[in-house]
Amino acid sequence: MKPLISKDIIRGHTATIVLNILNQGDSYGYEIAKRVKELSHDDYELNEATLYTVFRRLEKNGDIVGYWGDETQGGRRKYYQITTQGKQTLTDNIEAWNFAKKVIDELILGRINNHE
Amino acid sequence: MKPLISKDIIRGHTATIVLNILNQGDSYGYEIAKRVKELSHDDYELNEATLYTVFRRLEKNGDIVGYWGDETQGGRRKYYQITTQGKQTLTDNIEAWNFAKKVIDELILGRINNHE
DNA sequence: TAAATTACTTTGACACACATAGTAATTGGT
DNA sequence: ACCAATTACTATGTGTGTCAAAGTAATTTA
Repeated sequence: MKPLISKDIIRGHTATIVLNILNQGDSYGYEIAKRVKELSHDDYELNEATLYTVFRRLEKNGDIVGYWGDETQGGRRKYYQITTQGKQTLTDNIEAWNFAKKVIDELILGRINNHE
Repeated sequence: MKPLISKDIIRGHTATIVLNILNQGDSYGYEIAKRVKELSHDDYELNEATLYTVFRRLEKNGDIVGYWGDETQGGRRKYYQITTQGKQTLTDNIEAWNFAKKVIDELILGRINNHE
């Protein structure tokens, strides 16, 4: 059986996931949620409440800016755009992730005798 | 500058780290803390309170068992031993980690994909 | 004999993800 | 035309793992 991604393991990555998607173009909540499901090949689904919490946190922090879509046709959609600062945050977070992967590997994958 | 490992990113891995070290032989808090520092090449230090919290959680869960060392000579030391169940938990957690790495990579190292 | 180190414990705070519930418009099937 | 499902966003409250801070106490070192 395929292991699940626990909330403790995903913690700290949701903002980066959202920033990465917005880095490829403006988008809104529902679309991002679907994109996450798709990108992960159905292995992960971003919880709605989490997603909107992330929006608020990122916007407050200046990493994204939100704007309402044209409401005259179709339902309301709140779009988000990544800022210059958000792009930097994304870069930093990716670097932190690659670093953390290396360290965690050293710590939980026993002793593999490789010195770089 | 070297990125740090945030508490949000390490979350969910400390138990696995401890289990992995105990899987190589019984040990106690202070020694494990030093081993973590050493294994990570000083890139990560397990907080004391976290470590002892992890002990309690793992013991309650049957993954480890504790016993007091010989106190007649030297200071008190509480040793922990990994159980058969703990070894299974370790295996499961490692599998979950390798799986999560793959999924998170897909989500945050998103190559520029064309959408259909 | 004072300082540093070893070694374990307790308490309380915080941040993030999440469950749950709610509002409201649009789309699809019959 | 109607009802269900889907789309889309918001608000509130909860749980848990990590951590800071402080405490206790023995041992080692200078």
